Amino acid sequence: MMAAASGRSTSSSAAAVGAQIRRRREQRGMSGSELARRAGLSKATLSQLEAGKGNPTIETLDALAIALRIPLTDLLTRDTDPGPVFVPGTEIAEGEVGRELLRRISSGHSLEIWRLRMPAHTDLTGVPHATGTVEHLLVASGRLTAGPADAPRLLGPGDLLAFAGDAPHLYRTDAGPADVTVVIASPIVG
Amino acid sequence: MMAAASGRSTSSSAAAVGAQIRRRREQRGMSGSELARRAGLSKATLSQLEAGKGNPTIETLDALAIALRIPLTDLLTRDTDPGPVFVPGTEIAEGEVGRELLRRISSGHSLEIWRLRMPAHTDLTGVPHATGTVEHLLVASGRLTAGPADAPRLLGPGDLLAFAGDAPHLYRTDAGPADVTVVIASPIVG
DNA sequence: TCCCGGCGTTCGTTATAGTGAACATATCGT
DNA sequence: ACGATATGTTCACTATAACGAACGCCGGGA
Repeated sequence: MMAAASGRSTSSSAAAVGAQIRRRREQRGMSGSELARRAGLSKATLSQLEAGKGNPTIETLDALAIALRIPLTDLLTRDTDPGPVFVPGTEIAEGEVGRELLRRISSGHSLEIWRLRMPAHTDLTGVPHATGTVEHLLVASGRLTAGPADAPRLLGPGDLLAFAGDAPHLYRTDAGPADVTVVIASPIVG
Repeated sequence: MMAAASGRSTSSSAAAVGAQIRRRREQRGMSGSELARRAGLSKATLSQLEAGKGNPTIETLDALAIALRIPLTDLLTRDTDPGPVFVPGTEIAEGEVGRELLRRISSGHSLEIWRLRMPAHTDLTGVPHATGTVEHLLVASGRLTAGPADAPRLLGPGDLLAFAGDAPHLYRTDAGPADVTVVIASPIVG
């Protein structure tokens, strides 16, 4: 399928996957032999994979993921290292609406973390986002009605609501204020 | 590696992957022949995979994901509900540690939303995640020291801290309890 | 009507992922 | 010091993933 000088082929993802396997294994203080044994693979296979040479099948990856007790997709994650980022909390005046974008990541796909603070008796409309976007509300304190415009829901402290962000949606407080964490995740556009 | 009556083997994940490929392909109104062409695979291979018989290598899956313009992991995940999801807040006993996974999605990013509640004078250690994983803390209430083990930081209400989740990290409360939203985002191999 | 161009499937064959054995080290307990 | 048992690597071999070529099927012209 692919050119190779000799022995195993080397694909771009293979190297990343190999590194990931080794990382996770060493994190658990597990030896390669032991992992191979637990996964029902040969030491040789694991050695090749961790060396970045190879092209494992999903069966093999699945066996490894199970042996490592992690979801299969965790073996397919790749490196991008940001340093620590600190965003201090802000004070807002009584009765003000606070709509702050605290953090945005765009490594391929987009992830946004907002803090939304609403005083009592406030009505906000959410801008529809890209198709496939999922919006998550986690109520830090207070009480509000929120969600898709056609099916909103009353939320209290600790409640989490996830809904499609590509439809019109609303946030509304009644008697008291509310403090909400909003996480917006957008997949790639097809 | 695995018993098979004849022809291709059939693993549990293979069936799901096959279904996922077919679904994504049909979503785009693409014919099997065309997808095979774009991905640089033979029609035969694709046919086998979509039939749930088979055990593709990551190279093959990668080629398909690229041709379909979706992240590789989307082929390995069963459909995540786009419909509204509601997770009610929970009560925990005074002095208890609450560590709840509220939501996990795997479209584009692997994204996890946790709620972490800690009583006073508590010390927790975070399990290192995949390389490149970014962990976000948003303090709903209280005060705690958290972050990478070698550079923790004192956080108060409304503060947000983002740091690499692939290194050991800690959460520690002193005088009072804390309620924290934790968002864990992992990039994906593409 | 009969082609012709697509489609998806099923064959035999070929390339290669995974295996098991042998190997070189390293780390024990006696 | 010495075997005994761990580790990770390299090899030839085997099992099988992917291939190319055939097949039957369907819809659109001529």
